[in-house]
Amino acid sequence: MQSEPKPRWERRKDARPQELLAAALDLFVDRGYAATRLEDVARRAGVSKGTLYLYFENKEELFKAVVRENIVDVIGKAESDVAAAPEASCRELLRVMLLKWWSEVASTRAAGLAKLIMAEAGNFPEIARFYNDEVIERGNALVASILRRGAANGEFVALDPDIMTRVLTAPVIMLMLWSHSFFPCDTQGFDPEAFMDAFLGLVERGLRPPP
Amino acid sequence: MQSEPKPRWERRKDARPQELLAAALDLFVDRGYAATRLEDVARRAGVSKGTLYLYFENKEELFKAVVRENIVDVIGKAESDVAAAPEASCRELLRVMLLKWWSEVASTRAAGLAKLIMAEAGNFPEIARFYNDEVIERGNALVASILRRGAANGEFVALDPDIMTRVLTAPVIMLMLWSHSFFPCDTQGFDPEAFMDAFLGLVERGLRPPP
Amino acid sequence: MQSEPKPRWERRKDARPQELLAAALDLFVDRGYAATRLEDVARRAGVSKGTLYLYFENKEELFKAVVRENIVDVIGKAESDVAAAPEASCRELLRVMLLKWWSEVASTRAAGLAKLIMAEAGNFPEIARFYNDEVIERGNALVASILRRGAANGEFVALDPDIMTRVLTAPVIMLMLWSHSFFPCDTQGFDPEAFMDAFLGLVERGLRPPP
Amino acid sequence: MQSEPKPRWERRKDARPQELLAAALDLFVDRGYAATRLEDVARRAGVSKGTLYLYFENKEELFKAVVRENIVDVIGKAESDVAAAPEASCRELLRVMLLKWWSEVASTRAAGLAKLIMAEAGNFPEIARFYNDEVIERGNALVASILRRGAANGEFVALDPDIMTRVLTAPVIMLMLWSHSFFPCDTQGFDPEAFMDAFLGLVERGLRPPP
DNA sequence: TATGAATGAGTCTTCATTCAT
DNA sequence: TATGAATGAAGACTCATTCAT
Repeated sequence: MQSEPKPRWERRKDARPQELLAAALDLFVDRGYAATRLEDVARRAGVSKGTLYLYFENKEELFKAVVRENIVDVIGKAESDVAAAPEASCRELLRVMLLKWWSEVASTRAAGLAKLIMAEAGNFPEIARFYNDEVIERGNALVASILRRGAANGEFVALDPDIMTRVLTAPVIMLMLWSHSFFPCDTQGFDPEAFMDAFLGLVERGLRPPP
Repeated sequence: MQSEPKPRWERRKDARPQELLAAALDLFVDRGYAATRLEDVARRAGVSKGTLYLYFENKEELFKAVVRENIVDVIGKAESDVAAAPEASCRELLRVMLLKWWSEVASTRAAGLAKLIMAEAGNFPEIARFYNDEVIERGNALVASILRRGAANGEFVALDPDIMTRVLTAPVIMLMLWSHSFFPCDTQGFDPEAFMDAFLGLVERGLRPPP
Repeated sequence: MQSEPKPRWERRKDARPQELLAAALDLFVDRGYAATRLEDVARRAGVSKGTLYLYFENKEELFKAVVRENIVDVIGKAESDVAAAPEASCRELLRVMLLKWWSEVASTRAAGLAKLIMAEAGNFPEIARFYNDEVIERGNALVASILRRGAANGEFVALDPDIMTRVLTAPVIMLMLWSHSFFPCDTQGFDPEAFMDAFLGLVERGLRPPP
Repeated sequence: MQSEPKPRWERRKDARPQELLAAALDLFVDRGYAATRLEDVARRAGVSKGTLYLYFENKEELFKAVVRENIVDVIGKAESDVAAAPEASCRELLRVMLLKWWSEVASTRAAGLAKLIMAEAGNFPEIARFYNDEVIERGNALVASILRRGAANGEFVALDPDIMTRVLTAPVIMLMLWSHSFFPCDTQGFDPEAFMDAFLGLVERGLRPPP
């Protein structure tokens, strides 16, 4: 008469937030921030609308969590890596960091968030502020710190580190936009991997001081 | 003593469409398609919501008109120019066309439409179709036709014209995205004009057949 | 240099109201009161929306004018006829009146107004009031007066004239509805003329006192 | 001392559709299709505008549901009854069916839908199509099938069954119109029940073959 | 925790009416 | 007279968020 107690693995409560974040990333990237309906996010994660609100306060917090999960954490790890290796080669550090960014962000579904931010940040000031503070500023600061360290120890030519940061990051950002644009250029005759390779070569050569 | 009674509205038939298109361009570029409220467009043009509907059937048609006015017409002119000069230097034709695109589209407010399309075309299929047919296809066809003509008369090296079309247009499209992105890269340490100059030099040299 | 003065017959100002009333009748009957757009009425009459307002104060007055033109005037004529023939045969009077109603109202486009009133009078109280006062009350009063006169002079059996008025008018009203209903009954196997004939026969026999 | 806090809303999932359909029927019948505001329907059912959209996709679907609930289901039941009694007396079958139609549709609030359809079907083609397919065609087919069966087994005189279907249904339809018209004829001196009785007698005698 | 019913502010679109020309 | 540009109130529909269960 007694109903079977549900096996504990049937409902993976711990996995819920991850499932929701994954669903949210997909939809935010495909449709943009405003056009993504929370009900769709919930449905894609296999839960009800109300459940979503148990884990995330509102749409904005859900979006921030997606950004944290997919971008901010990568930056955090990179910050730790850089801080943990005060003696490492800056050239190598920079190369590894850009490659990591590529492999863990820019080449993944999360790259689509760049498109979203570019298009909609203006309409959602709090999101713009968050993204600027947590991604752009922190990312730029990290790159600039390596450039400064490299200039100080003679590994890099001495260029304005803030300007150079922009020069180094812009192509990768563009690559992120590219990979999610609806323009044919990203589907024909364009190989992001090759682009990335060429870019890394450029960085390597371009920052090396003359012998 | 009596103040002029301010007319509730003013008749400006001929100027209205242009004023509305200008207001719409501004708001579409700033906020995106979905987030632009027609009432705001009307107010910015100094008219009421209803007036807008006298000139444009609905939001979609307003947007199409904005694209026509600011982009399609430029392509149309370019098509005429090319057709009108069957004997012209293809190298010169290409240079002039890219410069015109830059000066009349990419360097203007209309550049922001690229961002909008990239972000929202997926949500508005009819707009995607329209933009693809009227801008992307026509623009690509025009560039490809010049490349073919130039290859035929020996002005250009013989490369796949469709691939080359993508290569030539992609940087300009990126420039359009760049100039309306919220990333600081477009406001600091980046000079679109210089970029454009460098790009034109590249095109000139890159397409010239070896002597 | 002087422009030709327009020939006076070119713009038939006097005909305008009639043209507008005809257009309005058509549209009111086809679409109903609320769904008829004044701009369509004006266009069908070949004038602009503003012009319509020169002749009719507003939509309601236009509708009233249509009813007056097509129904009230017929009733007015009938009232005069009855008043002008105080010695006439009531039987004949009644027959002629019903036939006139048939030929001048019920068999014409104006019959559609009955459908409109039935469906929409509840939404437009002023129109309901007007129609009731000008058509229903006056029409009923006229019929009842003949019945009373006929009962008084022995032409008709003595029945409650108000009840009999309903009995006599209801079938004709139904006929009006019928002829504008979308039900197939009016297009197949139903002949309004035959119905009318049968009905008149019934009236003739039904009201004749036993010998 | 403290008053019960009144809940902003009450959960009544199962009852909601019926409440909404009842409210919608009332308003559609009173005001017509176009003039009925969904917000009013919702308010009359004691819920908000948004709630209505949880149960019905849009105005058109709400209307179809009202028709299904109040008319189509009655026809469906009748179809089953006829199919379930292949040996039954057709005379009885017909009488019962017309009585049922009267008691379950024509004498109820739903009768007002006939008026609505007659007046507005022309403005809403999809609704016209639906009503024609689901009510008129099915209803006529059912009556005609009984007439055919009755003619085949000698219960009825052999008349064109499609024509006779119109003749039999028209009076009932008219009765439906009548009962919701604003004309005084339906409120004074007219007894629909008596009309129905008389009509059934007519049918009984009119279809009986001569002995 | 989980559900999903309920809410209501917000946006596009229509159209009767006004009025400068 | 005649025009048609301009207005603004009104209604269908969407969706982030709340909350009783």
